[in-house]
Amino acid sequence: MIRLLLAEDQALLLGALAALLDLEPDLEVVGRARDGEEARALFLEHAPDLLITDIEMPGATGLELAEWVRANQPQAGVLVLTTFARPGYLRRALEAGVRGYLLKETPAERLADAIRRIHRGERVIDPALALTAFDSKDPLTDRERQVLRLAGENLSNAEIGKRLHLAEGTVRNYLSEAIGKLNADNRIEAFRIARDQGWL
Amino acid sequence: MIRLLLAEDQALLLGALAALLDLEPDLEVVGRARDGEEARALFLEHAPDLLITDIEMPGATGLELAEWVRANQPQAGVLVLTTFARPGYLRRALEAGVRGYLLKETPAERLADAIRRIHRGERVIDPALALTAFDSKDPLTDRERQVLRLAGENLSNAEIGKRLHLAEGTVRNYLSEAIGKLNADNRIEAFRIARDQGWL
DNA sequence: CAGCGCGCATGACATTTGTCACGGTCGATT
DNA sequence: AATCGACCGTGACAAATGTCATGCGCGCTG
Repeated sequence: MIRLLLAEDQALLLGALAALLDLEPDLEVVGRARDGEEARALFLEHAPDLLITDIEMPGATGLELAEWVRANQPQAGVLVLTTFARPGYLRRALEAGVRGYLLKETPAERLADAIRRIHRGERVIDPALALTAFDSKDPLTDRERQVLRLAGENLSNAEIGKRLHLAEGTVRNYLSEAIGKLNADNRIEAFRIARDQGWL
Repeated sequence: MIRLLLAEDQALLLGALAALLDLEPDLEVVGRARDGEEARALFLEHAPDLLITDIEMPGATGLELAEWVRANQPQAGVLVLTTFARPGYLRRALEAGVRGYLLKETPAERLADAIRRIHRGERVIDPALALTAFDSKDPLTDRERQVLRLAGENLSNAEIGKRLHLAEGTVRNYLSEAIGKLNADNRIEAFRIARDQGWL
């Protein structure tokens, strides 16, 4: 019997997945978490064989959870299940030692199979993503990242400068460099590119 | 026996929902569609009692499907199931005569119950949304909407003007009006507000 | 039918954003 | 110690974006 803990903030999917997996005779869902905090608590309580987690959740992200599991309970496995095909996410996940990384695009039928393969010691990476993991590296400096994040929240140069204690011209400069490095046309596009790569 | 057709583009959720609902003795999933086109075809083939559909899908949106069902098979019901609490969506859905509107935040346990209530003739609207449906009306004119949509795709004023055969100054003007009406600080924020209201 | 409100369209002007050339510091290399 | 490269910080200038006053046409209403 493989004992599973599910972490997913969309309640409907969480419940439906639990129902789906509980149908399998060799799988047992021992806990359901709606956010990162709850996942940690339930993990300690139930010591499952495998944590199946979304990435973007309140409390702690799936990636943070994966790092935490690796540090605290390295014998347990982690399977990441996410909507986003962001190369940076996959890279971080692999560095955190996850055993599986699947997109929510995956047909439900394959999930139970992936779980069993992971339990046998295999690694399961979504084939669409396996290739893209290491093809591009984050070219941004810390300042550029900071400024870009704030620009993504719709702040003006003046506001960003105030928050970071920089002159407005300096902010413009970082933004301009980021725009150039990312081949974007403006701050918003640059922000989207960086976010979609998982660089923020 | 209540016969259901599911339409949802995220394969994992589609499969998991089907599993969940098929567990119920009085419910039967007679078809699963991954996009709007497929949903129409399967609807005609199986003539289900109820269509359960996502809104944002390729092919045709759930709202378009709802309008189509109302025009072609008015005896069947439609239950909309979506991530987004956008008032404009709910309004359009109600105008299209849907019998149910739930968020994916809803606990899975309530879904079967909602289906049965709809089958009995009741309407089921997510309580969090029921209030907000009619509180704000779209203040945008057609031109403002068009310009805002293109601005949301990161086009410059000059590019937008070219596409719509307008002078650049005119484009700037519509954008400025939209920004004012929506209390935004710039085009991007205005775009987000309008989109989140379901006005685009 | 005169007047009013509304949407459409434009250009002049103000503000914000983006580019570029330039200096400074610090750690690694020669 | 001198040189190099990277990142940090700035202001002058150019380009894109946002605001405003204005004019036109159309439908509605007193």
